[in-house]
Amino acid sequence: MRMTRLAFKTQREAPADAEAVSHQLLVRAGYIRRLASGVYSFLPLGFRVLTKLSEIVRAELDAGGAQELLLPALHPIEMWQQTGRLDTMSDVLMTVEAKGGTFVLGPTHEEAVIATITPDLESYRDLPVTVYQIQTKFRDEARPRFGLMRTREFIMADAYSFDASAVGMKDSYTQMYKACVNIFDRLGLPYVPVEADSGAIGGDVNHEFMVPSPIGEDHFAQCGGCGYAANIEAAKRGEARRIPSDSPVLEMKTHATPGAASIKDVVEFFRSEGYEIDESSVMKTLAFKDVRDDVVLILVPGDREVRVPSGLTPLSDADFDSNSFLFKGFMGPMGMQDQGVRVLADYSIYERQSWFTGANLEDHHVSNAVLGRDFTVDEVGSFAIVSEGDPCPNCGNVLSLVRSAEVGHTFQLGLAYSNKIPSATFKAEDGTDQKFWMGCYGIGVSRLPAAIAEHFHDENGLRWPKSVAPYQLEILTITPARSPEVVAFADGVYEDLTSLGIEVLYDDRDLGPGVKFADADLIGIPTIVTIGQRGLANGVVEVKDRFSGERTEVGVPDLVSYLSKL
RNA sequence: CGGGGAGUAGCGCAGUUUGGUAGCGCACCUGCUUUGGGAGCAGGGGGUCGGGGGUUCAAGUCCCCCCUCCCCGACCA
Repeated sequence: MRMTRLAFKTQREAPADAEAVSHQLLVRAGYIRRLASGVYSFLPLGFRVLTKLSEIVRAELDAGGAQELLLPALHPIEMWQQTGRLDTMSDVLMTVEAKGGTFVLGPTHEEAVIATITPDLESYRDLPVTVYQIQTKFRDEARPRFGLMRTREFIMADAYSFDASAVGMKDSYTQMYKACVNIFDRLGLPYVPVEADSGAIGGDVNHEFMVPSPIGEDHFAQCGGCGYAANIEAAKRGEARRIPSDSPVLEMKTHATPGAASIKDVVEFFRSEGYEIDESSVMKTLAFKDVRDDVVLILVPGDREVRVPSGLTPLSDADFDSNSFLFKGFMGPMGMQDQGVRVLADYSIYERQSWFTGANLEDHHVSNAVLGRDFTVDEVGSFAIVSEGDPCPNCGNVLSLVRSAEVGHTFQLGLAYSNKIPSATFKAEDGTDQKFWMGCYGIGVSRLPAAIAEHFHDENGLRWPKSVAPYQLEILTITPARSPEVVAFADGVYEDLTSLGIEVLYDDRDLGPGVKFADADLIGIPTIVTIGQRGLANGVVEVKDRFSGERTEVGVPDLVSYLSKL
């Protein structure tokens, strides 16, 4: 492509709304342009990157045995009512009123793919099948961020597997998991598969593919010892070292703490009374109910957050009213088993001998509550969100937290969707109707350019890996307007390389050399070939590797064969 | 949804305090010069100053309402 014909323009300054480096560079280099908050156009250069990414995804999913299809973005709203996700995902759903009724703009395609493909899956003989689509999806994000990282309209590759059994589902999962590994390997991005929480998609076993990144919106915990890695929402910690209890412990004492309903208030109150106390010395007691509506208390130190186990929901105000022994803001574990309440404590309960906590009496707290003496717990486990430095649940080494961007997510859905869609059945070998065992596998295609740009850029601009670069090679001419021989030679090289099937971007613009060098660095094509009078006079051309910055002088006669072998 | 900030040419910004012909840099157009790391001179084009209402002889500037965008948080296939 001759740059004089390319619809693009670089900008010296990034728009003020671009915060992330990747966002700034992608806009400045002419890859993307914002149309609305969280809505981006891909300009010709950007679209070529997107196409490269799609092709890699397509090739690896095909190799993994999946078949591509295309699903609508418009989903009849009834489908979403049937699975209950009209409610559970209402925060992000966008709808369209049309003549035929109301449609959901698909944020993900489980409903649509089941309706589309299961009529062809009538028998166990038809299984297993994995299908996928690469297309635009819509999520009405509360806060679009970081350019392409989180947008309201985005492109995803989603594969869906259908199996006759749990064992089959696991096989399909393994296949697609490998396909994801292959895809991210080809991108050259450092990624970490982590154990994850399944969120609104549902299902059981699942993994996220994380790329450590300063503009990531997730964190995962990683163990340097055994390789354990899990999303912070799912990560567990190991048991803490117990503090030896050789110092004298005072008796538990009740204090009037009027109005001190928060950890902060409690700390402030006891400090003003002369006690040595900080947030970590207060036992935070939070109340939940389980699926049978029984009350469950979870204890964590005041400076930590509870990681709510699945199946538990926080108590509403009405729940507090109907459980008169619970005083919101003044709860503690003492005597709770007598009320039929299960008490769960995080391992960090072993980190201190005695605690400040609620007295189970309006406007009162206690000091010196001691586990085993003043209260007991039903279970000690990992109930707090992990922090930097917590012990690994597998090997006890130290966990560290890594900021990261989620670029892929694979789920074993099991029967989660089949159960909600009665018509989604096949005939089993014994003639009975059976439900599909499903899996789903997503890759955030339009998010990848941001992740890649963020990881590979340098101070001069973008640096694309060869696998996704919009062009493999850029030819740049110096002072073309005054040197016909430069133009003639460069034209020839451009023609030769193009006819060899190499994707070449040819900067034939009549601009100062400084501008052209700067643009080449900004655009980030992997190999930059500089053709100028000075070099030609010596019979050489300069070839620069954008990644290493290394420049090589190549003799004119060898140039095309040299370049075609890069 | 809570807190903070911002909307003036394609991009970056000044002008708003104290109302009086809408400016600068980049980009764009014309000409000349220049040319191996973001050139110079001269000339030129481009604006619903986010929108609506109000005050005033006069509003980018003052008042009221609304919209949009960005950052932190909440939320998050």
